[in-house]
Amino acid sequence: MADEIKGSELAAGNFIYDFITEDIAEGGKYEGKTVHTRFPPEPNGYLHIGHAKAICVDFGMAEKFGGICNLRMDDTNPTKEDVEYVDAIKEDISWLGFKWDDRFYYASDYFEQMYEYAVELIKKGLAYVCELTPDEMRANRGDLSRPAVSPYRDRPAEESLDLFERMRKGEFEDGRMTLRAKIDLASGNFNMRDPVIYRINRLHHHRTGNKWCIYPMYDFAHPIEDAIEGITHSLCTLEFEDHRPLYDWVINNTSVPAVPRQIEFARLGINNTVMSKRKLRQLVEEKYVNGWDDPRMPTLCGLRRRGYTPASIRNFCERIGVAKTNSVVEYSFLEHCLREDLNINAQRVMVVLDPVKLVITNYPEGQTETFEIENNPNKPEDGTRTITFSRECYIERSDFLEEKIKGYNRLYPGNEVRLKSAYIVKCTGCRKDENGNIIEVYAEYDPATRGGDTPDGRKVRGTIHWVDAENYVDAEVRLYDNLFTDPEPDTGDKNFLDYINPESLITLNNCKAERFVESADAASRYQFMRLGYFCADKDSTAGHLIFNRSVSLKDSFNKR
RNA sequence: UGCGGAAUUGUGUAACGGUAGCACGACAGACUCUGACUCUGUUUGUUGGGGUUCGAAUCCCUAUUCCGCAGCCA
Repeated sequence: MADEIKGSELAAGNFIYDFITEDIAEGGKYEGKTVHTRFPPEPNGYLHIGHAKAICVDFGMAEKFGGICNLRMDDTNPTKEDVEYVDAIKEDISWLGFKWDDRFYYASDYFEQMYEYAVELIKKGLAYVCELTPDEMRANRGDLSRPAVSPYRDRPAEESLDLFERMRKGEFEDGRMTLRAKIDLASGNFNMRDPVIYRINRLHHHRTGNKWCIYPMYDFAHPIEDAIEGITHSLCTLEFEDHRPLYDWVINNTSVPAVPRQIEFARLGINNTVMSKRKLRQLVEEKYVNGWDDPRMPTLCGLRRRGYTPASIRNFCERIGVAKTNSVVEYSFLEHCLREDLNINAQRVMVVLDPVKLVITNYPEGQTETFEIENNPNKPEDGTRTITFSRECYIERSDFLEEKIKGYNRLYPGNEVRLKSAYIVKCTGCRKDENGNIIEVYAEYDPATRGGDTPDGRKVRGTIHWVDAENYVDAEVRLYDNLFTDPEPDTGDKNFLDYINPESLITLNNCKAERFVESADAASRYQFMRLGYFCADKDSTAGHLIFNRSVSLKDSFNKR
């Protein structure tokens, strides 16, 4: 049933799907071509969940049409770029499960061709070398009602050709001059006011080294990159809508070998977090979090460490849809997608986070017995495991109350609960220390209820998890919450740092886990029964187990 | 003030002139050896105003609100 619903959602298109369908139907430019897209990150930072949406759109759209998608590093500005990011980006995309096969490219591989296309523009009288300084150019850009000005606009092509060649040779210092496309200084679209397409910048490039001292601008480079690779549909986010006329201008005024079509869609917003590279970097550098892969970060490496699965993220991206409306998706929807996956696939275990000892006073001292418990009720093929039970066990402090409150059906004097898979026990009281803290809870078990069954058919409302006090392993458990207390910490005049959630990480050091989790590896996903889904942290070792709570279980009793 | 976009329930997204649907959330109930899962049900929506039409979320006019753009960033 769930599959049917999902299937129909997947079959549903979106406006991009419709555009591509129309393009194919019309023939012409796209006649006989396979749909070919690309994902073009700039290698200057780590990918986040917003990129995951773009990746799913780029790779997913190609897939839907039986086409292909390239992975391309858009490395036209060496300022912030680094190989460190190239590897991280590839790892994240692979992790999500997308394959670019042998189609991995760098924009910098096309620098020579781009240079030639620039020369072509100059020869056609469509580009010129401009000697305005950055300050002058800003001053001459005009405004909403006044056009821009450049005194170099009518420079003869031969002169520009000569200067451009000398720019490349390194005869001029950084910023001394630029190559500009000659389009329309009066355009209402500032991108068309003779945009700079080459700048001089003596920077070491992570791939081309010091070979170049001039670098093409995005607006000039991107359409050429797309055309060279035979991209049919260049999908990008909304802020490039204003750039499309320039994209098309470059395609139409150079002899590039293809005519790709740029289509824009809304970027992903999620509440209670921030998504901009700058802000994420700030969180890391100013130590608000412990690195790019801190489990509270919306980065893909952070989500991965948190315990998110590729399937859950892809499903999320598929289900939020693609449109042109700026939107903010609720974080709880991402969590829903994770629970949906883990509910089916995670093994159930018992772990007590905040332990208090429960003593079964009528159970023989020194006696131990075993129970078979299924690893995952949703997956019988995952088998069973053996757990031990003895006179003392740990239970959750919150599972005992000295006096019943309304709706509470766990342990309180006189009440019966089921110790999951073991016995029905009846609470008889507790013992406190001199400060009034409860240090032991007492109960008597009903030997007739072995395995947790009630042969007499009586109903026991509460079932609680427990861990044998004679047979357990200690663990550290990290609980995570929203990084920000405000749903939209970075809108308007707000400073997102003012809304950091001081309780976004809670570390519990005294957790008692059944020994089954000792063997947890990075790929293991568990449901700690009644608590949530957890995974072993990358720093977890056999001697010091560390678990991250990926997401809690829904709780209709303790509504927060 | 110029240019380019967008407005459908709390959130996201469909409906392409013909019953406003789906998912998440919320609420209520059933079930339950996880207060989970699952199942059932309920609530809430076409930005405003005109017009065309037998019929408008959809077409036209108009108003309003929101988003993006004046880097030698991408």
